[in-house]
Amino acid sequence: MDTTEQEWLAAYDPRAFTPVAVTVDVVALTLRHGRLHVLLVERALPPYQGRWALPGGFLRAGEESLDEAAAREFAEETGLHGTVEAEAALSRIHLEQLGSYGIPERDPRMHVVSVAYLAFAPDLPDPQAGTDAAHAAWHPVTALDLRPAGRSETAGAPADTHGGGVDGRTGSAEPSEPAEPLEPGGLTPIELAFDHARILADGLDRARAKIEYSPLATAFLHHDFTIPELRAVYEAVWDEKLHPGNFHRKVLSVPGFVEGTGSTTDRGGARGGPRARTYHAGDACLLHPALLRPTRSDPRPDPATPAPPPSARTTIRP
Amino acid sequence: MDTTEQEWLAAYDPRAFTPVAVTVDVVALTLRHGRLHVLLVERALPPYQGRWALPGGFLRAGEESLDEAAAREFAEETGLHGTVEAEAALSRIHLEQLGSYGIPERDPRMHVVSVAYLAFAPDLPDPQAGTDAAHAAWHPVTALDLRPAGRSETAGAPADTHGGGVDGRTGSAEPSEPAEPLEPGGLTPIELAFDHARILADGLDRARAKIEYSPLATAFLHHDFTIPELRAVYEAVWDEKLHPGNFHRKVLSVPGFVEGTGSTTDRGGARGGPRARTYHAGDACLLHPALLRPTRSDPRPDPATPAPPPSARTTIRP
DNA sequence: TGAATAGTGTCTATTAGACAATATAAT
DNA sequence: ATTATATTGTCTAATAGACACTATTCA
Repeated sequence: MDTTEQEWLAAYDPRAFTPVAVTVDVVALTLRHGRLHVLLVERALPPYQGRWALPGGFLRAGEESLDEAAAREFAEETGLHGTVEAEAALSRIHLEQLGSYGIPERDPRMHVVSVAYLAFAPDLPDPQAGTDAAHAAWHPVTALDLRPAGRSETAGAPADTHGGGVDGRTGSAEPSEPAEPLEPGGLTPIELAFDHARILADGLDRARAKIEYSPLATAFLHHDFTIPELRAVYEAVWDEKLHPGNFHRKVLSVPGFVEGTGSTTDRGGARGGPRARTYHAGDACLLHPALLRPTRSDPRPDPATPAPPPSARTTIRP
Repeated sequence: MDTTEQEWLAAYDPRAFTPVAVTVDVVALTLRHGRLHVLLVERALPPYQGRWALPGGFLRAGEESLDEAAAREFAEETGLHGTVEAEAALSRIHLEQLGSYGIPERDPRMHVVSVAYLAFAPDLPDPQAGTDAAHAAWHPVTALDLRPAGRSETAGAPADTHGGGVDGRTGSAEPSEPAEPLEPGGLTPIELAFDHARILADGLDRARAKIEYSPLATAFLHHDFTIPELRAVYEAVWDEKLHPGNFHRKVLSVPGFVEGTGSTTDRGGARGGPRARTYHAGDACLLHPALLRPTRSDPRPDPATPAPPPSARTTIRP
């Protein structure tokens, strides 16, 4: 039948088909001054020229895997490659696959399937001017417009963060109408290129869920850290104030999460307080028991997303 | 910069590049006679001719999204398309994206990036002979060899089921050496084509984690079901015996998980016992609190996977 | 000195899980 | 009758979270 014939043809003359491009995009998150930031690049060429976008690029066919492409893009856009210190910094980055996005209209040029990755990085130096990373910069996620450009069945499913359909068929590649200010300060949020707002939103959801069950919050910190620093990571990613005492005891009670170094910080807190003991990441790869997010009994209504969809399931429906 | 130039070229003459193909593969799970089964197709053509593989096929560039391609492949291979009853059955299938696999060597023909999907289906009729699904069949997962063909940094990471790198760079596309029998009965496990053993293993891990936090176990059952039937789903997916009494009370205590219908089954259990009340899925899309797997304090050592990797993190390492 | 913070102790409501008991239906 | 099973009840250990307290350091 014709599916089989297509397979056969694809095997021996792939160029006979309508081509598909594969790109890799990276949602790279870090903490700066206690706030969550994401790495963005300013597009030098159309489409979406001048708009901010997730760092990414085309997969080098036949030469690299998806994981390798993502690591390469991250290193290029942060300028972290070449030097020994850069490699050392890179070695602490956590990089995992987030999901693939493949609606035909997501890139006006052609059908582009993008494999998105999620990176957790400690506070890195600003991308250097004069390098290929000159057009890259860290942005606070609160300054970005995370509303997807088009309505979609899977959009705005903040609850289903344990995996789920992310392809988003019904989304539109058209830029949304000018957004009203969302920031408390009244600043107009930055609109991202392509469907990158959606990808970023999915990445943030994944990050929020991930630090519940995995020790990856430590990937936002340097090798040695204090419990209050770790708490700051959780507070920034979850956007929740946590109880210092309970958090402290809870972290220490999870086997393999952190390991004491036996020493303390040189100074106390900026506004007073005793010196904190330092720790480094333990050998656990899963937290048991997990650090569950506080149950937000007050699901503060977001005027931008009128109502959360009743079901985030990706069930096939007519 | 040559990356930028490549982008420009790709925009206007994608065929100038080494091509990449995009396929969609589906890990379709169902419960038959209390055991977990997966849908496989026998390959009619090389490579891996005659071997069993996950159902899948090439993305129709410019015509469909990844989600749509996965739904199409699933419908084609189960023979569930066309008729009204088939569409009704399809409407109850849960389909979500699992991950993308893209090492250059995973298909001997060319660089093929495969986007894998995970499907939960109620007990479906056998694929019909005489249709395009004639070469498809449900197989018990216990009859399959799940050991990845090659060692890989992310392979055998059973713990990290909340997302993570799945691309598997260091894997090999070579078929592994003949497997020793793993089945209790001494049957030789079936080896799958390509890296499908790895994809299937990842799908099983995802399924096991997913039913903890989502009500998707109900997607394995028909519209109305009993609590013991739901328990059978959990026992099959987790491969764990669960305490009937505690399970029953726990399920009913999770708001929105199940909703009583007010009636009971027509007959009692096959081996006696009262009639069970029937329920249908509630409107919750996330289980709060979750149904956590029993903490297996006895991590029975698997001779095939010598030692679980100390860390399942996908951290970039030199 | 005063304010802020690190770290510990204590109490309570909730939950997971072990175990028991009862009622119902198949054989 | 006997056995298996659905469903409910009870008890205990573990946990989350609220709150309080002490000690330490910065300004």
